[in-house]
Amino acid sequence: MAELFAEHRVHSTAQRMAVMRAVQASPHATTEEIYEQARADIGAISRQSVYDALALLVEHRLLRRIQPAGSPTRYEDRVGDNHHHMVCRTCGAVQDVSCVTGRRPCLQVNDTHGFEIDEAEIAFWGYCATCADTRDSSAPLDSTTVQTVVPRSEASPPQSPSTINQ
Amino acid sequence: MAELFAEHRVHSTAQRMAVMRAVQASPHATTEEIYEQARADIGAISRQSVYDALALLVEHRLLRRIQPAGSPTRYEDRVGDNHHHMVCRTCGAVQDVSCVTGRRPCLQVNDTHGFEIDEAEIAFWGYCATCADTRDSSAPLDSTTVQTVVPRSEASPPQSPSTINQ
DNA sequence: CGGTTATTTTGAATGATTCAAGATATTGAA
DNA sequence: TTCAATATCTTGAATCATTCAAAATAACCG
Repeated sequence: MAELFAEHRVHSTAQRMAVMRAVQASPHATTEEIYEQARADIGAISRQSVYDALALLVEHRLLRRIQPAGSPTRYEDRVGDNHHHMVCRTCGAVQDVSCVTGRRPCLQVNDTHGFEIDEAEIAFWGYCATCADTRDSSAPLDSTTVQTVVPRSEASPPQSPSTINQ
Repeated sequence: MAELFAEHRVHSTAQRMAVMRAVQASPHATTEEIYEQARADIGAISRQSVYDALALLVEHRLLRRIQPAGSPTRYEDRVGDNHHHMVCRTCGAVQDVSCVTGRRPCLQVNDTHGFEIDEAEIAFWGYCATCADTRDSSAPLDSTTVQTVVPRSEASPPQSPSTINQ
């Protein structure tokens, strides 16, 4: 792991390594979970050091930050590939989606209004297998539910599409 | 507006109407901004009533909730169409993206792992025109930056795609 | 009108995160 | 090595957005 840190120009300290190990051990872990795991690992570490280490590791591309709506920040060590996430509305579980089909076209924005876009973030919302089972299907959607509808007609053709990496 | 409320089975009260007007007047407003605007509108309203009203209006599909990572919750009254958002990393400005090209294919998930997906949320990240201008292009990416990479090869063909509405 | 339900207000509490300042540790000259 | 400069870590308080709980007010219905 020391080499990995060196490659990314990050000083390897006991705390940072413990944080890194914690994320590797449990992908999509929350800051709190990482804090607890790191503490169990090396005996003692402050919460602030965990926040500092996570911010640093994200900045240096060793970790990726995930911020699902209504859930505390999570982290994962899958940084080199392209994948998105499914989030369970009930239990908050996060599951990787290896990739979506039809790559590029879906991430061409027709009109950016001057925005310089560098990232497209996709989150899928629904219910994980476990929660779907125990769910009362007649229950109203909870208040965090936001619905996206199917457009009646195809979108107007692109004028000056800004293609971004997906 | 009373009719609109009635259609959606929501009792129209002075507070709820003020909240609704506030969101209509400034799309993507934060709870705090809505609170202030509603208060300026009808003289007095509690913060809790704003939270209650917003939750109710979202639940009854009169408003849509937007929760950009690292920003307080925002609301908009565009609920019937299909659009996504661009968020400025610097100032947090949110801009509508009318639609992305190549509709459906990009939201077919190859393997849902048992998830029942009902929504796909897309957020574009970057810098708005104003912030892009004043930005030091040599500055390191701030710590909230998460990068998505371009995959080397095409994704593997779908096995049992779960198509969701986009 | 009177009782029941719905809504709003008030104030405290919570959870996640950040700020600020001091204490340790690490590094690179001299 | 020894010291100073820098980097990192710890501690504890502060902040922000949000939620909880309970009392007060308003609306509705027989």
